[in-house]
Amino acid sequence: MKLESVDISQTASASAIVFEALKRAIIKGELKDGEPLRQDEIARLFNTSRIPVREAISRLQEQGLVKSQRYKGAVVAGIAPEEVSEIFDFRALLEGHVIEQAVPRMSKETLSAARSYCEEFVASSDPMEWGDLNRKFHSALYQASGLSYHNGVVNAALDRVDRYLRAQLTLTDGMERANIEHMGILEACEKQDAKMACDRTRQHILGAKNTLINHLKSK
Amino acid sequence: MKLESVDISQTASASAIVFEALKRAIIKGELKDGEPLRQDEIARLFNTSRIPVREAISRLQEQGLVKSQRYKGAVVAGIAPEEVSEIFDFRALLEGHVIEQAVPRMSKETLSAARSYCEEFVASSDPMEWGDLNRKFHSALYQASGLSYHNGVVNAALDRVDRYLRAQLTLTDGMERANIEHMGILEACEKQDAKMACDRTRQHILGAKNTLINHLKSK
DNA sequence: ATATTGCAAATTGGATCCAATATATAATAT
DNA sequence: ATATTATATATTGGATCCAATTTGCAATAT
Repeated sequence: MKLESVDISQTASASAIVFEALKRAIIKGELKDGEPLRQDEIARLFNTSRIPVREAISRLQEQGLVKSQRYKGAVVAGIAPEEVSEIFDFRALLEGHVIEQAVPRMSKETLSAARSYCEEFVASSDPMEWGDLNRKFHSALYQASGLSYHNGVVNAALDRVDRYLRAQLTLTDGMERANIEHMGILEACEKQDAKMACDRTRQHILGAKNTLINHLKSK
Repeated sequence: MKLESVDISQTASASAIVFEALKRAIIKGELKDGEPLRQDEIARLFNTSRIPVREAISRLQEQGLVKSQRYKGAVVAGIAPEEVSEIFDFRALLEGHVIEQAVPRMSKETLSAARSYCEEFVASSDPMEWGDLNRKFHSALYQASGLSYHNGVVNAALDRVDRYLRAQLTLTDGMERANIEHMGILEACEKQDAKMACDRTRQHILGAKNTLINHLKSK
């Protein structure tokens, strides 16, 4: 008799665990810009040696999320306002293109999933959750494009600015405006109007960029 | 008396050296798709221990240039024809945008530098050099945009397909066509016609994609 | 002959140790 | 008191060692 081959939970390597945890902490903004990442301290936190920690830091550096100097260690990478601005422009270009490709490939399930993220988004009162749901909403739509490389790059760009985006959502009318614009994008998708979805996505991103830049300048 | 603080040749870390060397070897195609990267072997080659090698491999993995499996090691990441196709589409979108932004910011020096790369390109008979000069030509023009994040992403995408691009250049009329199209792009830049530079760049990339895909399918 | 089992070698992941460098602190000179 | 030097501590980079896992190969059974 032959048994079905079961994937016994391939427990991830320590370095992968540390990497994911640090990445999440940086993206969410729990680790502040410029905050040093002490290998020893992190190793103790995860009950490992410094080796997996160093591999994790190497990978984070490659993603641009931390900056290291030889013998001085790694710190959470800050980001200049001009770079924030450039990354939002980049996102506008790319995400517009991706959603345009995605629209003709969206299933009913995709659209209803996006809609429910949208509803959770307005229902939620936890600012930390807004960022996640915002991202899930967009990501659900983008996935339909089938463009895995494009989506990978989109996610990498988002990782770099996610914490600022979250901050932007908490500004006065950030949530409200985001929700209106999400509905507009969703509507375009449901109408199968790819060009409109593209334009609205770009406006959504460029609008967020402007309020964010103004906010950064004002202090 | 106070001496000027001199930056004594900050010799790079071993892991950085190994990383750069492996990256170059993969990009140039010296390491073939699927070829395993043995930590021990590489460590001996560079007279180091396996630790820096592992950090280098971690970083390469993050860039998508190698794929690792726990306890099985890392291999040079192959790439499916569909992914090649997607990356060329991605490049067309992005590089078109970048050169469009770059055109109004191009100095005389930029243009003459690009022109000389172009001339070296036609003069060279070494297929390996073609790839380098091709890349230097485009890069020189893109740099003028000042869009460092965009350019970083462009380079990462190029790194993934560089070896296939080189192969494409060596095809029958690859060189000849590339040169004609380069001249066309350069002409558009010199005429300060940003839209034309954008369109020609996109056609250049999509044309290369088509010949490459046909070539991949034919065998 | 083919498939299965049981080692032995090879290879990777991680821990511990040492060397190189940076940072903080105390001692000294002006 | 301030600035400079010397010293101690902390931290990172890398080497070596051990454990976990895979892979290759021989022995065995059918």
